[in-house]
Amino acid sequence: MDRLDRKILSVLQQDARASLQDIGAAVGLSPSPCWARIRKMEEAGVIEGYTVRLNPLALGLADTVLVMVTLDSHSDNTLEKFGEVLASIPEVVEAHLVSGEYDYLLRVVVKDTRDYERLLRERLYKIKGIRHSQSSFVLRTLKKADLPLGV
Amino acid sequence: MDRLDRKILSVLQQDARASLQDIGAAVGLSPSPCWARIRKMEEAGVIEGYTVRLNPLALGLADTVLVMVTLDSHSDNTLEKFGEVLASIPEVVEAHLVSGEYDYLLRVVVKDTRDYERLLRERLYKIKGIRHSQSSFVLRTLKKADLPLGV
DNA sequence: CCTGAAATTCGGGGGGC
DNA sequence: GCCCCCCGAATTTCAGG
Repeated sequence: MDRLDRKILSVLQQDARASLQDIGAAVGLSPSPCWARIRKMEEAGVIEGYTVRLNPLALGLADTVLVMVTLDSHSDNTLEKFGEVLASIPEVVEAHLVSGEYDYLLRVVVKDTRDYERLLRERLYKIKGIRHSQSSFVLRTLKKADLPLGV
Repeated sequence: MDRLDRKILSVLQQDARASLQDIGAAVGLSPSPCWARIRKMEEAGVIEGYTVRLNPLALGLADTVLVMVTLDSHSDNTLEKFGEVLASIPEVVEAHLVSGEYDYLLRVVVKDTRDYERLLRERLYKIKGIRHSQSSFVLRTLKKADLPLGV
């Protein structure tokens, strides 16, 4: 992991479909060593995979909600059960155990507020062990950047 | 945007490097129409681009912090200025204007807690107009899923 | 709108420097 | 460890159904 590797990753973050020639030109190498470096980073687990950046709005997913959750009990059992339920809800795209005033932060993506109300009522409120939850709608996204690689 | 399109997107979300043959096999089409559909979705802005999934830990980025920010004034000027400053801080990878008890939620990625302390002291606390901020460290990520496409 | 084949470009892997 | 070249495979185009 030297400067060139980070530079390659930086290019791939912006466009994972860039050809090895383009990447080589951007970092100052020929395609072959670029390919070798990328492969090594894939094997090392630095690169976990390749994905597509989708526009949620264009897909009819207009609302993103951040849900802060506090649990009643912090037993291993409760935590595990909670994780399993979250895994089964496709609209929950992220779930983090966090420090601070509440226990979890979820990111939920839905079609509209009615959709969210239904999810809340039929899925989240049914989960045993939730002491409190607070929903916060994303009104506008000011920034959505790649990981800081320092290149 | 029919069911086949969503199925193609679902495959691409999991692996954007899948060949058109593989995609075709997964959705029940030959490579050509898959390519045509993908191209159309790129032009329609449904597909915004392709990127790489990186392992932050393997890159020495061990800590993710969620920062909840409340501003003093809600004038257009303050909001715009705040957005500009955030744009200039690489460690701030996401910034959302949100509804609820606070105004903004930032996602900050740093090397370690010392790095975060420095960022807080040298950059965030220097921003005029912040009334209050509260940091919440991500202790564990339970789920990180693709957008729900319903296929 | 899909199939199938043709041309072109690119990924993937050697040997020499 | 990088550059250059080769081969197989992929993308992309375009006929026809």
